[in-house]
Amino acid sequence: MKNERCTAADVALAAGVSIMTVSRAMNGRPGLGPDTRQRVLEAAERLRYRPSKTARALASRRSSTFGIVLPDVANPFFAILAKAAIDVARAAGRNVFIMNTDEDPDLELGALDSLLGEDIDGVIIAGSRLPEAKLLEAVSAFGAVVLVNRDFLGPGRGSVNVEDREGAAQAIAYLASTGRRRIGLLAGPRIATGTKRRLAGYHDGLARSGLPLDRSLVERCIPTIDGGEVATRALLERAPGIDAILAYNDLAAIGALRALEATGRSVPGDIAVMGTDDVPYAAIVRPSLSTVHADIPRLGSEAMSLLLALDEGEEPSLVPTQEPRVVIREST
Amino acid sequence: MKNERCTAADVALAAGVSIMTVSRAMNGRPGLGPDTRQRVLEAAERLRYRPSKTARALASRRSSTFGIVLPDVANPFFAILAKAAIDVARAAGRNVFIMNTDEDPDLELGALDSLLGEDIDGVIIAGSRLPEAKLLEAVSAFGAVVLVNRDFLGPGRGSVNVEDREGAAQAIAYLASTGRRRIGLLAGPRIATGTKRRLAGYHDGLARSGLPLDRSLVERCIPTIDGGEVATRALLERAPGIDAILAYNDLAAIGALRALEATGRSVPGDIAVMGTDDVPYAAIVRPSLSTVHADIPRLGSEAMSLLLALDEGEEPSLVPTQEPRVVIREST
DNA sequence: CTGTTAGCGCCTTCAG
DNA sequence: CTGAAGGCGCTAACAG
Repeated sequence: MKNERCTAADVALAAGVSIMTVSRAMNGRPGLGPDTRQRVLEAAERLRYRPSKTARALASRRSSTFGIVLPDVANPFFAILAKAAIDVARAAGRNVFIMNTDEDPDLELGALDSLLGEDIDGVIIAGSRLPEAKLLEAVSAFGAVVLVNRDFLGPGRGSVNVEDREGAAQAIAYLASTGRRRIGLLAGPRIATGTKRRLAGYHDGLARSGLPLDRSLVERCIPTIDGGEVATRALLERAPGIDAILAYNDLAAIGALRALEATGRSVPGDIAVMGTDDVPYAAIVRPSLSTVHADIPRLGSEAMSLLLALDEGEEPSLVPTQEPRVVIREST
Repeated sequence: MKNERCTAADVALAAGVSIMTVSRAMNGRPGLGPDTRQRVLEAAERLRYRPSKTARALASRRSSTFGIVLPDVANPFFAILAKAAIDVARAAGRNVFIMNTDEDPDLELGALDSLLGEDIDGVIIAGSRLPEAKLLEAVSAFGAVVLVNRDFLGPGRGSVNVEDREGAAQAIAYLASTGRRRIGLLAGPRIATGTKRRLAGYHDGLARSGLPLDRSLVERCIPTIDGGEVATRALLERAPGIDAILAYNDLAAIGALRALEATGRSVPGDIAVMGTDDVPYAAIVRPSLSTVHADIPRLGSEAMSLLLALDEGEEPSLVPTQEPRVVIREST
């Protein structure tokens, strides 16, 4: 079935020039007579010529494509991030591979490995579940790398960030200001940087509000609705007296809402719930979710812009970190 | 920064064999001494050799990568579909390009065009916003094509489907069975096949229930929360007396919920709302959404499995269409 | 079982 | 301003 696609040679023949001239015309390179260029372009159009990016990549050693590695495209945070990043890439004429790791470090490693084989120009890694050392090693062969919410700086390396720590701190402080005293934390997946950051922010917030730290109020969770529900049940069992929960993300918070409802607690009456990210669905659940807002599309497009810049050889510039902003809705 | 990656020649040298032998060993081809193969594989491992898929694609004329074209990755329906498809592709050792068209037919054309240049093996197109003729022409150069929710059959062509028409009919019939008489329809985007199918199902359902068809109760909508909200306001203005709404998808239904709440109508008291798809968020909004269930992950993995099969040259087999199933929750 | 000879379709380098 | 020669890293087809 493989249609015989036409090549630069066909165009060259049709336009009565050499292959080289076709190449130059297609790439808008200087050093071509305007009339010649015109003639070539017309011939290309007529033959519906599409330069093979494969051949181009092999010859030029630049694939003009990128990869995005993330734990779960079905998670709205990553879906929105990816969409924004893809849109920026498209505007720059580049395509992107999406690699789904299903929250699995081994699959993440495999994804990176696979991208290496693709001769990709660069990669964005969001929500890496890899420990620092492994991640560094796994990305060492890439020309350009951007990490989302994980610090990274060096030649061809960069990162874009949301102030997760400060966001968590502000959330806790807000919760405390409304009279909550025993605040639980759904901390997130084991190795995620976001988990560490939120945990630190949780400590900060507690300290800021003069509240004691009680480690038994911290529960790990998988950052999905189900994960949040499970973790909340566990937390409730261990610490039935809590009067507030800050969740790793909005999905987990929604799970918490569900667990709370199932165990007959009223929100925010008996217990307040806050999420993180401000995903569209946060505003839609009932009770609607108070949360720490993040500009996810901006994060995604900044990540891709940075990657493009790094790929062009620009110096790694610090992208300003997003200020967190607490959004109050019905759940607190 | 471009690290000098090692090539088959390096491995060949290290293993004391020819490049050809390396190629055969890496691809698990027959006709190699077990010891030789072992030696090559070890050398490759030691040198961390990753065959260039670019070179391989150029030489073999098979890229082993696919494309997925969809209107909006941030829409959970497509995100979930894509995730399932990507997972199947990964299991088969193929990577996939995600192309986001932002619901724009021109961008869709551009995406297809761009994929052509990538020498891709095949493509899945979900929710195409292209008219039949243009779509056919745009995909004519691809070896394998799978359409989601749009009939397509031929050599190297196939489709996977949900019974949207029957689903809509059942939804309407259910609504009518609960006493609703003036049922509005948020029909969806202009050119989408899903719009036509749901419209037909709407007619079917009305007829089945002995209800008259009133065209003024049908409103087009963009299939997003905002789109659903806008369309519902317009519908309400034109036909304030409606007592039920069937929406193109759950997102639009959620938008409807929002518009209804804003205009002081109670759901399901004053007016019932039904969605389509049964996206995870349908169960989470308040009131929770009655909807027509679809097995989205299955749809995605079937699409990719079919694409893989077509790519292997298998005959286009009909994938059984999913039976619709009405799910009753609080909104009706 | 293994190696040799030719490209795949394009870009790079250097001539004209 | 344009063209010719050479090669990117790999695989297909044939040799040995």
